[in-house]
Amino acid sequence: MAESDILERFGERVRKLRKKQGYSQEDFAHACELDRSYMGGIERGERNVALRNLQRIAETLGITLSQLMKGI
Amino acid sequence: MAESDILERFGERVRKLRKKQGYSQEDFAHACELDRSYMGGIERGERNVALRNLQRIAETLGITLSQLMKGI
DNA sequence: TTGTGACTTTTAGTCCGTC
DNA sequence: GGACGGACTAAAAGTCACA
Repeated sequence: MAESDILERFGERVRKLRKKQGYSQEDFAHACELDRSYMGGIERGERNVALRNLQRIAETLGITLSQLMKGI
Repeated sequence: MAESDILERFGERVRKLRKKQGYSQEDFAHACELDRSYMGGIERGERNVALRNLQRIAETLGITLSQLMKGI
C-alpha cells in the first residue's frame, strides 16, 4: 500500500525535527502533552494522526502545519 | 478551545478549494472516496480528519499536503 | 531512551434518512 | 446542493507494563 508510506514519511519527519531541536522522545511527547508510547508509534509510522494532534506537534516544534507537512 | 478553530479553518479551506474546482460537495466526497455526510462535517469544522484522509483530499485536489495546510 | 503488545475509551467514518 | 441526525462499525486516542 503506497499510502502507508505517508505515515512512515511523516514519522521520519517528526523524528528528524524533534532530534534537531534536541528533544528526547519522552520530553517531546510531554511537551506535546501526548503519551511517550503514542509518540513512539507516530515516529514508527504506526499511527494515523489526526489534525488536532498534528497541530500540537507543529506548535511544539514552533512551525506551521504546512511546514510540518513539507515533503510528506 | 482554541484548537477547534483549526478544524473550522481547515473546513473552510477545503470548501474554498473544492468550489474553485467546480465540485459539488457530494461529487467531491465521491472523488475522495469518502462519505458525503462526512465531507459535510469536515467543511463545517466538525471533523478531526486523520493523515490518510488528509492525503486523499490533497490528492483529489491535485495539491500537496503542505499546500493544503497553507494558512491553517 | 525507545520499542512494543495489549488494552480501554473515544471518535472517526459509513450508511441510512429527512428537511 | 447542502445541513443535519440516528445508528452503527472501524479505527484513532490515550495509557501501562515490560523488554
